[in-house]
Amino acid sequence: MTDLGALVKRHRNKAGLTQLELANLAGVGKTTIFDIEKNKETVLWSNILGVLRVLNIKVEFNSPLTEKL
Amino acid sequence: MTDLGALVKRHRNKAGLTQLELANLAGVGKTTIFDIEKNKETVLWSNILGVLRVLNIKVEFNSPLTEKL
DNA sequence: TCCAATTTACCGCTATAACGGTAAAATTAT
DNA sequence: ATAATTTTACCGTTATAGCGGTAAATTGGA
Repeated sequence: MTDLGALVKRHRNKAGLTQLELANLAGVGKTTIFDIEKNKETVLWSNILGVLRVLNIKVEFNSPLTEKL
Repeated sequence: MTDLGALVKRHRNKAGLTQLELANLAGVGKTTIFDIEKNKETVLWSNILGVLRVLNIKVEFNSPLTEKL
């Protein structure tokens, strides 16, 4: 998986949002945005999902087993 | 994104693991596996990553912006 | 059917993530 | 260069996720 922190930061900048603005839109604290962009993994999945939703980023899971469907 | 809970369960079964065994392999508690398979989003990202690593599942993030790279 | 294994559910306790406040770096604009 | 904005960092408090123990449901096999 590619660097999620950088991905979020790039999308946030493209959208012209500050960390604080994104935090408010996603319904999380500013610290959480900072942590996500710094690739801290001790973050709630729900908070990541909230951020990805605002930035219109989709998540996909893949494996050898997944292919056969 | 497709139902992560079902995905984990399917992979776990294919690997012949019980929830408890997967929990131990992933270094999380049994409750966490249960929660993930029940699609509870109040789970730590680090714990999800641990489980996905054991099951050899990759994560991918996509967006309109991602395409252009 | 009956038994064993597994899953689901609930419970305290503990550990720690989330949060907002603050302030110091760093970045950007004027 | 300096002012304004933004990011980084740290902190104390609060909320809650994680955990193992236990027990009840559920599943699967003999």
